[in-house]
Amino acid sequence: MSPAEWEIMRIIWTKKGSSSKEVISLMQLKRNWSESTIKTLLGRLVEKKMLQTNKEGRRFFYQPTITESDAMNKVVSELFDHLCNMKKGSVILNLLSSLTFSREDIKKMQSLLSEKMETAPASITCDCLPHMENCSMHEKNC
Amino acid sequence: MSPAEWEIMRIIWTKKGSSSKEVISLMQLKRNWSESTIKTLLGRLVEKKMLQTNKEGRRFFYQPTITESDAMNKVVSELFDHLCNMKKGSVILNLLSSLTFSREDIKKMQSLLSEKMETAPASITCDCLPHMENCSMHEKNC
DNA sequence: CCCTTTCGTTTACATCTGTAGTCTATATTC
DNA sequence: GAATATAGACTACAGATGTAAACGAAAGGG
Repeated sequence: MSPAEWEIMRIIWTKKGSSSKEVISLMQLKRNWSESTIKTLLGRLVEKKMLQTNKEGRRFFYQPTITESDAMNKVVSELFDHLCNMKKGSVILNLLSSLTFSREDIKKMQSLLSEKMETAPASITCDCLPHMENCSMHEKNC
Repeated sequence: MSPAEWEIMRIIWTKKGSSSKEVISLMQLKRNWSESTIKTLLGRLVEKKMLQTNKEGRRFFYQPTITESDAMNKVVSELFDHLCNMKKGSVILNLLSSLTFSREDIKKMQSLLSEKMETAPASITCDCLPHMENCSMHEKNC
């Protein structure tokens, strides 16, 4: 899903399904996109099976085929999969410090962290280079 | 930076600069890319000013113009900027539970969280729809 | 000093993405 | 029923990306 498509999905997720008309008017409050553009994006999302349609007369009612949470977890995990292992901790630190969370979410994070602490290693190794059997380097870079 | 380019950068970051030869051989241990492909990617990274070159004779020694940590923080923050506010907490929960962190990182997260807890709100509102003044909906979806 | 290897540059091309105009068939209105 | 408004489909096109071959100039070998 491309960034523009993601914007469209957010509307449909939040409204739990919508007609193209609705998506168009909501989207146009936010972005200067033409009707056409939004229709194209809706069409592509259907092709990609991110949306399914229910025909009502000649119009479509668009519904997501995946929940917003699942989609968010997916993109975020995929991004993290390609980042240096050793530095993921500090990246999350950075995120934590720049965002605002509800007390409930913080509590959950805290208990998860105490749990993780019990089995946490002293350090994490970098996985940026392909692993080589006869590696002459040590520590971080192998 | 595209995903393929990111792969190249990881190598150069980790080795703190390299010749194209080195990038090519390391990369080929991991991906089935032709020499040409890797050269193209290096060229594009230079165009995009992600890499700078030092000429040594007629070859180049490629060096990053941004640190890996800075780049990671940037992409991750940009991704989060376009995700539903209300659900960022659970996304991070999901990340925390699927990754392994060093005890040191966990400690830092814990102290950051206790600090944040003091001013944390009871709930976070969704920002998926453009904000409308005369909003007839309430709670999560407005 | 020629030959070959090597490295960077140029060119190539399909697919995806952002952006949008046009067309067609169907609804809706008078 | 004819005129008009619509919704979705089709077409378009430039720029980014993945992928790679071909080319040219310089370096190293003999």
